[in-house]
Amino acid sequence: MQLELSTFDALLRQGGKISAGKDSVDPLVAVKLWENPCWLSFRINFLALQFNVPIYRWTEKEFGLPRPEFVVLYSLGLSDGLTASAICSSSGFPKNTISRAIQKLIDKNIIRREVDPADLRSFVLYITDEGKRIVDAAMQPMVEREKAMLSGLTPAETLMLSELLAKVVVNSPVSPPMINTEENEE
Amino acid sequence: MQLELSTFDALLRQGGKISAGKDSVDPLVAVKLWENPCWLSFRINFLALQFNVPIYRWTEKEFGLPRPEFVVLYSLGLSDGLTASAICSSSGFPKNTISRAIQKLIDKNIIRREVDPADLRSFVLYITDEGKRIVDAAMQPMVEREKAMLSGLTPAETLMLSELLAKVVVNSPVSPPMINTEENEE
DNA sequence: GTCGTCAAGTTCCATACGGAACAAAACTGG
DNA sequence: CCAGTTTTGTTCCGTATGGAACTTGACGAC
Repeated sequence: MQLELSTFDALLRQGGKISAGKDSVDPLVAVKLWENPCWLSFRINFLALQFNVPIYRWTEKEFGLPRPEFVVLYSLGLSDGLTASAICSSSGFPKNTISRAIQKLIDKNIIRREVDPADLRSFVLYITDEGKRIVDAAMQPMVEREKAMLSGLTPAETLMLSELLAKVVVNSPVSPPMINTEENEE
Repeated sequence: MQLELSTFDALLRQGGKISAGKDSVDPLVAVKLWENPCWLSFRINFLALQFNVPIYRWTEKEFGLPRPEFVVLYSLGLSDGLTASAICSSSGFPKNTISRAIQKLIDKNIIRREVDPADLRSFVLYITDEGKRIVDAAMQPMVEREKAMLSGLTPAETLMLSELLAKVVVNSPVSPPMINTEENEE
């Protein structure tokens, strides 16, 4: 591995190592945390799974809504009157997956759609009362799951984390600037 | 939505709002960032996709390795001589998915496996020279993708983020403490 | 106008995914 | 030692997934 490892990169990877009692951490998790050039992606992915797996298993069992359907519903709960494509671009799901989810939700009477008079191709989606009920019921457990995950941080640290993550989201080059090492084929 | 919104919770959600020029942010992304009770999961999931989608599309095209296979390979690159179950628990993939990935990698001669003489059920996995070559080739683009995502942060902020995320990973209740609201059924 | 391009959604289809059942080996404890 | 339980990994199988092709409407140019 002929990567040049600056001392700062090494420092970055080690972030948080000292404060953690080395016990109680799965050994491979420890390696992926602290001896991993891609420290960011591991941490992010690990936490994403930590949240998603229990939550979407629960929404499925509790409301019969698998992940894509719940994502659509949740989006409308935050901002009613969206289009399918808006949900796609903010959630990262491909449009056919979102399209199917929308149809299922309509069948279940959880959302409803109207043609956009300004653009006959697209539909505007609205949450129904039933949909609102579900979002409300789901919100509390989800928030509590987040709180549990953050239970190791002080309020000040939590705030700092919130700010830093938001900054990365806003600043992160949208529309994947794709890795172009060799794109001259086909 | 009868959630009690303490001023601190509200503050948390707003994290990073001021510093971002409101322009250049997709409107629904802005809502999900700053008017979202589940601010953590959105940010984490968004960033995970931001990393994963381009990277795994690339590993697939460049090396013919889809995500689960690459995860196995990468894990062995960090720490040779693992078992399948260790990879499962650190990556979050179910064991059948990992099992399949391992078999494909063996067929491709990218990893190799030996029975553990101490436990005849399990196999110890080793990366081959070909596997090392692939990991080395993949590392640089991955690291650069991370750097690009972090380009909006100062070095001090990056270090802070690294520390905070590690702390959450270490502290986050492992083995999903599942949401038990109503578990008395069946 | 109308032709070519682009954007929104849908449909098709091969494949990957993950839950559940399974086989085999290892602990556990009387 | 032998039932019972746990752990490791594999197999089965229905379903979800996402790439690609397609349809329909909007937009732009000339």
